[in-house]
Amino acid sequence: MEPKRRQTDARLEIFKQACREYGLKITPQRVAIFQEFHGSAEHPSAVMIYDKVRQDYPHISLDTVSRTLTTLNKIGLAKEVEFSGEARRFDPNLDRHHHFRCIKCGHIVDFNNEIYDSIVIPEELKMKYTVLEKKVCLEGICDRCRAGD
Amino acid sequence: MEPKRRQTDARLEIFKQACREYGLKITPQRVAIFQEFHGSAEHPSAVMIYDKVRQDYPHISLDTVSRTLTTLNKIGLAKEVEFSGEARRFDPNLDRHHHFRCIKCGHIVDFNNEIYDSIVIPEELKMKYTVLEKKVCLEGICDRCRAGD
DNA sequence: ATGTTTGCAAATAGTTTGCATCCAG
DNA sequence: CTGGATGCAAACTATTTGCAAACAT
Repeated sequence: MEPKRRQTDARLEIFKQACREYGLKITPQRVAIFQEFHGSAEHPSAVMIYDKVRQDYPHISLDTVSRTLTTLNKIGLAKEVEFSGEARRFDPNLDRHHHFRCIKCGHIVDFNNEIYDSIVIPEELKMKYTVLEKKVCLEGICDRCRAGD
Repeated sequence: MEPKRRQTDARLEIFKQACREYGLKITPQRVAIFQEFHGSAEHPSAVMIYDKVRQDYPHISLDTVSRTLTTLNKIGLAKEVEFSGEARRFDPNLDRHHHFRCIKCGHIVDFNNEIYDSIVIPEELKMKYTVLEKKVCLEGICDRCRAGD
């Protein structure tokens, strides 16, 4: 019995199937990147994946990793971490509020919501971490970008 | 009656008071940056502020803006937008989940919570925006960083 | 007077683009 | 075979650091 490998293979099969659907070629680099990415418990950046994959594929380039992660994001097998990859931005609003971010134009809208304000931090998290900030993050398409389509 | 200016001045006074408390000098550049920043409805990056302040202070440098925003963040008059300023990162976990991020080491932890899963998007937001993703974002200090102090 | 802050320049880091070569289908 | 993918180099963007000069206190 090899449950771990079996599961990995199942995921890999999903990836390969997705490639076929989207007309993407199944290259050794893509397979290696996907395996490394999918097995990661962190939320890796291109460089993190690059450093690991390079151990097996010394000739792989960082752009290939970068492009592949972008591709995985496009075909729905990866989700870009909210706000990462953008320039540092600062919020002058110090009151409790929440964020909606447009994935097209990057615009961030503050909004208030009493129900969101009152959500409680789970006990098991409180034990392990010091939580300094809580906020609901919504993402989608803003009115202006929706109109511009 | 000048309600708008009066309010601006009140905020400026808070800033000046904070500078005195923290032993920071009140320079024309800092005042200009603070005014521009505080009046901004966006969530500006250093470059955005730079471009505006430069209209009045052509000699100001981008680093000064960058450093001042970092300073404002430190003394609690600005809040860095979660995850911004970091390299693009990707999440292999496609299931619904939420994020805790350590502000010291940048580590992102996934966690599940049924109550968080069931939060509802307010009607007025649904009307205006197409919401594709919702997630609770917590920030603080993780167990490892807390132990390392 | 003096110690912080500023502005410039250089260094660093991450991402993107163009292009010739390579290879999966 | 052929079009998409790769790897390299260069361009770009954002940020950080060192340092001499400037200036707030």
